[in-house]
Amino acid sequence: MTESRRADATRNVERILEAATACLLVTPSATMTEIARAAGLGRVTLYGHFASRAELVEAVAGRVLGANEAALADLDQTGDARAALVRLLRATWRQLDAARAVLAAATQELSPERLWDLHKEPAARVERLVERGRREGVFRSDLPVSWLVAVVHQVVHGAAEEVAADRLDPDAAADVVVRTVLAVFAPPAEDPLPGIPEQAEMRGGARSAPGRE
Amino acid sequence: MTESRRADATRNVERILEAATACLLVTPSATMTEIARAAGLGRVTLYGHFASRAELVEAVAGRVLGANEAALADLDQTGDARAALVRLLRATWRQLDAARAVLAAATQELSPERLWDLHKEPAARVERLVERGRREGVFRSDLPVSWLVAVVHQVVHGAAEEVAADRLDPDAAADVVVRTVLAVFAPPAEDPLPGIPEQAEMRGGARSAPGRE
DNA sequence: GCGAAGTCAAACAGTCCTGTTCGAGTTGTT
DNA sequence: AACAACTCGAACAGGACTGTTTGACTTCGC
Repeated sequence: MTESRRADATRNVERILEAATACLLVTPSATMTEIARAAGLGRVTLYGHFASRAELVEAVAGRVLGANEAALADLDQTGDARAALVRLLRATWRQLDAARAVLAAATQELSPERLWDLHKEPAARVERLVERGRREGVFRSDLPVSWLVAVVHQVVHGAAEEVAADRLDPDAAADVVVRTVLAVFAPPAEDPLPGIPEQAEMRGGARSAPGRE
Repeated sequence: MTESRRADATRNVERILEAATACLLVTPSATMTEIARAAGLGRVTLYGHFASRAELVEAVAGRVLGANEAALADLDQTGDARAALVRLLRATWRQLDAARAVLAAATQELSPERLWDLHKEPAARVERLVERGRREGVFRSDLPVSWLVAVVHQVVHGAAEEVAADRLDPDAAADVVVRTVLAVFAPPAEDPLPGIPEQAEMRGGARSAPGRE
C-alpha cells in the first residue's frame, strides 16, 4: 500500500496529520484551510492525501487512539486492584493530555458507531479492572459498573478542562485525578447520611435501544 | 418595556423560546429554520423578535439559568454541610436535567466571558458550601476548592450524559450523583496507597489570564 | 369594522465551508 | 537529464446558513 510513494509525499502526510492534530486540539471545528496553513501546505494537497475532511479526522483520531492503546496495552494490570488503577489512571492522564480535543472533534464529526468503537477498548480496560476490584472487595459495589467507568472518563476529562482553563496546576492534576477516583471507588464505610436508599437499582449495560431517529 | 405588544406576539415569543430550548437541548447547533419549524412559526418571525441567532441563544440560556437560580435560591443551606450538599445536589440535578444541552449550545455560541457569567452564580453557591464544610471538617482539604466544585459539575453533567445514552437509570441517577460526590468530598481516612504525595500543591483560582487570541 | 401590529413565504445577498478541476511549476527518482 | 510524482494557487460549483427585504395575508385591539 505504501509501496511506490515519493519520499516527500509520505513526509507531507505526516506533516498534515501532525498539523491536523494540533489544530483539532485547539478547535474541533478547524477547517481544511486552517489545517493546510498550519501544515505549511496547500489546501489541495490535503485532498490529494485524504478524500474528505471526515477521512482526515478519522485518521487523526485513529492515530491518537493508537498511541493511547500502545501506551496502555503493556501496563501491569496484576496485583492490588487499587494500585493497578492508579497506574492505569496515571498512564491515561499522560496520554489524554494530548488526545482530549481531538476526540472532541471526532465526537461531532464521525458517526456515533465509529466513535463508540474508538472508545470501546479503553472503556473495556477500565471495566475489567473495576470488576476485578469489586470481586476482591476493594472497590464499591453499590454503584453500577458502567457508572464507575463513566466517572473515570468524566474526572479525567474534567481535569483536562480545568488545566486548560488554568484553574488547576498541570503538575498536580495527575494526583488530583488519582485521589478523586480512588475516593469514589472505595467502598463506603457506612451510610454517612440518612435519606439515601441502601442500594440504587441500576441498569448496567441494558442497551434497550430507544435510540434516536 | 413589554408595554404595548400584541397578545399573540408575546405568546409567540414564548413559543419560540420553548421551541428553541427543546431544539438546542437535542442539538446545540440547531438552525433558525429548525427552531422556527419546531415553534410552528415562520423563520422571519424569529428575526422579528430576536435580532440574531446569538441573541436568541442568549435569551434561552438566560431563561434556563434563571429558572435554575430561582429553584436553587431559596434552598436551606444551613445545618450539616453534607446534608446541605445533598439537598443542593438533588435540586441541581432536577434543574440540570433540562438545562444540560442548552448550556452546551451556549458554550460554543456565546462569548466565553458571557458564558462565565452565567456559570458563576451556581459555581459560587457550591464553593461557599464547600468552604463551610471544610471549616467544619466534614469535607476534605487535600484537594483544591476549585477542583471540588469542578467535580460537582463534571459528575452532574456526566450523569446526564449517561442517562441520555441509556446507560443509567434516570430514577437512580440522583442517588448515584449524591453518593459519588459525597465519596469524593469525604475526608480521606488515611493514605490508602503509597506513592501518592501527601498534599497536592494547587493553584486555587489564580486566573493568570493567558486567554485566547 | 377599521387600522395597526403581527405573520409569512419567497426571494435575495452575503459568507463560509467543502470538494473538484486545471494548468503551471517544483522536486524526487532512476 | 528526463519522466513521473507531487505540489500549488486560482477558480469554480454546490451546499448550508444567516440576516434582510418585499408584499400579501391574518389577527388583534378598540
